[in-house]
Amino acid sequence: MTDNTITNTPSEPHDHAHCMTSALQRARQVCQDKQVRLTPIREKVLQLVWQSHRPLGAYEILPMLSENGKAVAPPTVYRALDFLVTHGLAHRIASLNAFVGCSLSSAQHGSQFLLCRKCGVAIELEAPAITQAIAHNADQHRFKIDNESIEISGLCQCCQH
Amino acid sequence: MTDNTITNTPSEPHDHAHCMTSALQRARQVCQDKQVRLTPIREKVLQLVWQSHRPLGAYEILPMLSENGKAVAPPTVYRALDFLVTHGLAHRIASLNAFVGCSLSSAQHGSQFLLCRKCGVAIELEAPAITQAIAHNADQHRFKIDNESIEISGLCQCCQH
DNA sequence: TTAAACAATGTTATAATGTATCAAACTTCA
DNA sequence: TGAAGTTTGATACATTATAACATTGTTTAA
Repeated sequence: MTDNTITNTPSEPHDHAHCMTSALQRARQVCQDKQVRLTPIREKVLQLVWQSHRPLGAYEILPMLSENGKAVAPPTVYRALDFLVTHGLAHRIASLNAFVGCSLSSAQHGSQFLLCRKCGVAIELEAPAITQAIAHNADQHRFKIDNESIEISGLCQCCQH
Repeated sequence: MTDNTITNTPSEPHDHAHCMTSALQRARQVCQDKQVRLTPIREKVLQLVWQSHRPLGAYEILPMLSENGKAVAPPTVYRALDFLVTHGLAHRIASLNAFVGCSLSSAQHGSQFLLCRKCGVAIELEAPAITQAIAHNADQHRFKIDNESIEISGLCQCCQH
């Protein structure tokens, strides 16, 4: 694995193959720790959502899963995606009906994304200041947070010109 | 209009009929200012998404629109909803595939919601601190924000017991 | 080591959500 | 009026997601 081509104009150039393989290793570790199984299908789906910086729809992933021309049915993909999301290895981007690999190592965290409407890149944030501001507002309403989802659409640096 | 029954356990009791009628009046004003038409269908849909504090799916609204038993087709609802969202009179809650009336008077603003997973209530926030924290993070990535969408799911005050 | 229990996947069918397209009706304005 | 633009009606279809049950694979414990 030496291909470090940047296919989806991520906001900052980097060795994508490397960050993907390390994400896979992390995923294996997480699953081992949690005593859950990263089966071949689940690992393949994780690779696919990681390969692209752009969130992928379930029906985009579907044909990529069919080896030797044999088709795969929707529930197969959705089950794998559910697994990955449940265990914090991927995120669902509701505004796009799509999924993207989670790039953060911190165990449990909300979902904070900058989404470029031109190139499609999804930039995951890890911003305690945002989380805190939200927590503070929720407190004022005596609201108990389960899950936060922040989806900011706009233009990434590359696409502003 | 004297019915102030609270149907969907909003986080804080209030005269809902009153806040709805004032929202309708505001909507009429906004449309007048913008030189766009708040047609009967659009107004009816706005009423419906306002009537409930709970976001409504397009297909829930659909049958409510059919007067005298005559059915209404999906595009009719979606077009009305698009209109309302475009002009800041309603919001789409992507994580629920649903729509809710906008309760804020400030002209243009992002979408910030606390969503109770038990009773379904949607509490709209107007929190500059959140917006600022996001803007700051976006700046760091040289990302130009078009639109912010914050959907926090959890339990409202009423549903925590 | 085997069979019982559980977990994961295959398969088929269908539900739920959303849009394209073109025709008809309604509004506006010269 | 009548022509242009906007809104709605109507039909068909595309996209996204899940239910239900059969089959296969894995683990566990007798």
